[in-house]
Amino acid sequence: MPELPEVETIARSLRDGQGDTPGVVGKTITGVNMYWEGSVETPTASEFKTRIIGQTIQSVGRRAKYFVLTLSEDTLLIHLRMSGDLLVGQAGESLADHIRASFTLDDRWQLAFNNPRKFGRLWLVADTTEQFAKLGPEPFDPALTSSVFWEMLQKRSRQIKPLLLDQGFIAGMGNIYTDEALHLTRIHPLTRANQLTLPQAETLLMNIRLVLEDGIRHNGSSIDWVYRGGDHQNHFKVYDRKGKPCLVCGTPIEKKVVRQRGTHFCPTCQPSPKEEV
DNA sequence: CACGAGACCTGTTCGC
DNA sequence: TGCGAACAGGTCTCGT
Repeated sequence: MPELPEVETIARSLRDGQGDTPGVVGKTITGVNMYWEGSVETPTASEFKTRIIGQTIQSVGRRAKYFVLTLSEDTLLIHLRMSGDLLVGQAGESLADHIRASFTLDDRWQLAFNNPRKFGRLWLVADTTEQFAKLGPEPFDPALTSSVFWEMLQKRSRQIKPLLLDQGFIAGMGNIYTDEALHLTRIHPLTRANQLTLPQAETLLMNIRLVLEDGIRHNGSSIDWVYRGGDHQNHFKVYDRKGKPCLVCGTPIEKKVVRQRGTHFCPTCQPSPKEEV
């Protein structure tokens, strides 16, 4: 579930509240239930609990696919990885089937970390420099102009799809939005980054922003049991459309594995680069 | 530096 | 219907 648009959507709902559920900003963490201690990356689970209790949530933000909760003393970072979700409800309520940790807020509400596959992690740190050191630019950073982006691509010989998934190259892209952006731009996923032309780089950056904005506008994509709320899954043009006609040219969409990830593309709109096949 | 494979985990869906 | 295999939105580490 969680690529940039889903993380952004959840971050906004945590900030602004949703229906009868209030936002979490301004609330104080009055208790912690840790159901799976492996959730905590740093510090130790017991230190995490001791240190976080009593801190007030001052803001909720996002960097790459991390939630950034600024607390009175520390910063709480949350990464959902493949199957996580964050839910707010009344304290004591059972919000989902795989809650690994929950935070009581003002003795009355709770913020729950649901994480079926246990890949997601929590960090409580005084300073986020270490965690964020290797991240590439945010896709919406105005400093990321098309010429900067093209120069970044020119320096890399990797295949474009795995490169876009690399959070150190650009932050926030995941499997769905990468396939969508490449399809829109008519670039084959195995094309070498440094083979792209300047116009292609410009269009690719524009389309990366477009697919992410569309995802956010639809409140993210809901697939399987993990995340409900968004409906961007109804707007996919290639992802999860294997065998179905390309919406541009009608050719059946193909799916192949690239670096262990299911990769969808239109063989007509996105012709193979020369050396590959 | 680039790449493939394997790990980390659990739940759902697919194929026979 | 049943059962194992394959697959899933992410990222890290190791060996080549």
